[in-house]
Amino acid sequence: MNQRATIDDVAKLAGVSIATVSRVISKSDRVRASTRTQVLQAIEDLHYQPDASARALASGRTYTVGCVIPTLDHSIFARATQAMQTVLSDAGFQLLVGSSNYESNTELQVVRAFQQRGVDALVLVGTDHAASMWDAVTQWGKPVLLSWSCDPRLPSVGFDNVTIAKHMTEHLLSLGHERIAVVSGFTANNDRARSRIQGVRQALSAHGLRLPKELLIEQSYNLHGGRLALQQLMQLDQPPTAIFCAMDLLAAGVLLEAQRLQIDVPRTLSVCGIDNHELAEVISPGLTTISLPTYELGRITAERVLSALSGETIPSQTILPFELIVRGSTAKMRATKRPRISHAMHIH
Amino acid sequence: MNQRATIDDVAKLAGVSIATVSRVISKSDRVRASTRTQVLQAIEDLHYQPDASARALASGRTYTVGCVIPTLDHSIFARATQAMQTVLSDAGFQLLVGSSNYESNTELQVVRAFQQRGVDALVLVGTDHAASMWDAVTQWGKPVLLSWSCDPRLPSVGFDNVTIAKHMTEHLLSLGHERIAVVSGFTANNDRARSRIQGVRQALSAHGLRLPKELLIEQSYNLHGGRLALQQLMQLDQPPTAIFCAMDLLAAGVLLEAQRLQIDVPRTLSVCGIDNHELAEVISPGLTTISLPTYELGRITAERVLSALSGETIPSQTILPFELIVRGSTAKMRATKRPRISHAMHIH
DNA sequence: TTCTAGAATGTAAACGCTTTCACAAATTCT
DNA sequence: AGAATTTGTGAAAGCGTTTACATTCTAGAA
Repeated sequence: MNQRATIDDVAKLAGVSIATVSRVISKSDRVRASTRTQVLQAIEDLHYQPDASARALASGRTYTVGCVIPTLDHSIFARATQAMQTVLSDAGFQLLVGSSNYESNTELQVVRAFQQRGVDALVLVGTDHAASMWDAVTQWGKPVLLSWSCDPRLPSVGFDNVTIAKHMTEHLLSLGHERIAVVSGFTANNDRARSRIQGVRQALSAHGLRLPKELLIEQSYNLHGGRLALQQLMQLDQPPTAIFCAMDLLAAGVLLEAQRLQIDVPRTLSVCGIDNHELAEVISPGLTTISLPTYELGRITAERVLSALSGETIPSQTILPFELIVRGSTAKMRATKRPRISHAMHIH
Repeated sequence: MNQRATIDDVAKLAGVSIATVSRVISKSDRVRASTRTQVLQAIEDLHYQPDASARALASGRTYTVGCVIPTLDHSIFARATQAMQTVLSDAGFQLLVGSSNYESNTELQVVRAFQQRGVDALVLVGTDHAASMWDAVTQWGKPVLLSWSCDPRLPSVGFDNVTIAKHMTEHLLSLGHERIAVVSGFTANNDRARSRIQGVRQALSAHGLRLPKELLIEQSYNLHGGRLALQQLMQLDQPPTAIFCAMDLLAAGVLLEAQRLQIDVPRTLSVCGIDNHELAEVISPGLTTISLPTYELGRITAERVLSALSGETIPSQTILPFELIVRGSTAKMRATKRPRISHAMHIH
C-alpha cells in the first residue's frame, strides 16, 4: 500500500469495471445504489484519491482558476484574493495565484503559464494589459473575468474609480478647498490610479477649477512615497490646502510626514485617501477615506467565475458600491489660509 | 489553428519524432543543434504550449507547490506568500494557495486536495496540526516544509517565538515593569501565540515574577480584540503597567482603546507588540515591537523547497533573526505608579 | 413465457505527454 | 581500417483517468 491506489485497484476490489468507479466518483451518472456503496467502500478501504492530472487530461477540466494580481503585498489585493480562494475552495476549485508586480510583461507570462496549466478560468485585475495579453485572453475560449475595474471587453466586477474619486473630491470642495493636490501611485499599468486622477479632474472642472501640473505627484505606492510627495508639495510657492491621495497608504505617508514637518492636519492641511485601509482608522488624525468592499469584490468575482463555468450567462458589468468615511484628517478650509491667487486657478 | 497544437503537430512540422520534440522542451537531453533549432522554429510557428496535465501525468511532476496558510488576510502571511510566489514563479513553479482559517480540519482537507492535485511539495505554517495531518504528510514521500515555527519532525524555516517574546519581555522588565499583562490571539491551533506567551513566562520567572491568570487575555486577532482586551484589563483592581501583545494588530487595538479611555501611553501604560506591522510605525505613539523578516521567511522557504525538489539535502531547522524596535509606546515605569503590592507577585 | 425498452455496467479508445529501449550515425581508439 | 564508444533519433509502452459505444441485465408489457 505504499503506492498510491489507482482506479484499477478500486475497480478490482469492488468487483466492477473502472468505468463504474469513474461514474461513482463523478457523481453524475446513474449507478445502482448497491454498486455505489460497494465502490465507495473500496475507495474508503484503499484511501483512494483520484489523480487530478489524469482527470484533467482525460476530461479537459482542471477545476483550477488562475488569478493574476499586482501583488499580495497590498492588503486590498490580499483580502480580495482570500475571498476568492474561500469561495472557490468551497466549490472544489483551487486558486492559482500569480503576481504581475505591475509589469505587463510579467503578467503575460503568468497568463501563459496558467493557460498551459489548463486553468478553467482566469481572473485579471484592472483594464491595463498589453495588447498581446488581450489577444491571448480573448482567443482562449474559456471564461476570463476582470476585477477591480470594469471594461466592456470582458465581464467585470469592480469599482467605478472615476466616480469614487469625484465623490471624494466633492467632499474636499464642499469644505471650501480649491487648491487641491493629488498624490497617486505610479499610473503606468494602473488604470485604477489613472481613473481616480481623472475623477478629481472632473470634480474640479465641474466647479470651474483645474488641477495644475505641479499639484499632481506620482510616487511609489507605499508610506515612503507619501512622505516624499508631501515634501515636494511643501516646497511649492503655494502649497495646497488639501491633498487627495489615490490610496490610503500614500495618505498615511503624507500624514506621517506632516507630523514630522509640524504641519497641522486638518487645520492647515486636509488629507484624504481611498481604500479604507486598516491604517486609516489607526493613524491620527483618523484618515478620511472611501471604504471599498474588497472582500465582497473577491467573493462576487469568484461566484461569477463559478457561474460562468457552469454555463450560466453572467452579468457583463457589475459595479460595487462605496462609502465615504469622514474622519479627522479633513476639515473646513480656514478663510485666513485661503491662497490669495486662488482665482488664477479657475478655468477661463 | 483554432485547436491548440499538440506535440505531434510540432513533430510533423519539424520533421522529427515526438520524442525529439519532448527532449527539446525538457532542455536536458542532447539534441543536435540543427535539430533543436528546427524544432524550436516549429514550436514558434505553431504557438505550441505543452499541456501541463499531460506532462504531469507522464512525468509524475506537476511543477506545482502547495502552501496552506491560516489566511491571506493578515499582512504578515500575505507578504511571506508573495515572496514564495515570486521565487517559485521565477523557477517555473506555480504556487497553489490554500487557507485553513486556523481550523485543523480545513487544513487537512486542503492538504488532501493538494496531494490529489499532485503538488510536488507542500509548505505548512506552524507546528499545530491534527494527528491525521502529520500522518498524511509524513507518509507522502514528497518534500514537506514547515514555516514560521520550527519542529524537529520536518525541515523548518521559522522564528524562535519563545526567545522573541522573552526578549521583548526583558525590554519591559528593564524599564522597571513588573505587572505585565499579556494579550494574545486565540491560542487554539496557533503555536506561535502559545510560544510567545511561554516566552513571556520564562522571562518573568527568570526575574522571580509570574504571570497571574487575570493578566492573560486571549482575544480575536484584530483591532477590536485589542480594544476588548484593554477594557478587560482596566477593570481589574490592579491594572498592569505594561501590556505585552503577541501581535501588533492587537497592540494597535490596545493603543486605540487607551486613547479613547484617555490612558496616557507610555506614561502610565507601556504597550508593545510583535511583527512590526505597517501599523506600528503609523500609530501614535509609535509601537515598540519586534521586526520579523517575513519576506525573507517566504523567500528562504521557497528556496528550500526548490533545493529539496532538486534532490539536495536541506538544513533541518533554520531560525531567522529578529530585531527589537523601540518606539514611543514603551517607557520607564514611573515610580509613583508602581503597584504597592507588587511584591506579592514574586514567586515565593 | 417471451419480447423489448431502458437502465446498469463493461470495453476500449482517447487525452498529450515522458521515457525506456533499440538502433543508426558519428566519433574515438587501437 | 575495423572495433569500441559515444551521441542523436525513433518506436512504442505507459501514465490514470473519462467517455462513446457496446453489451448485459432487469422489469414490465404482450
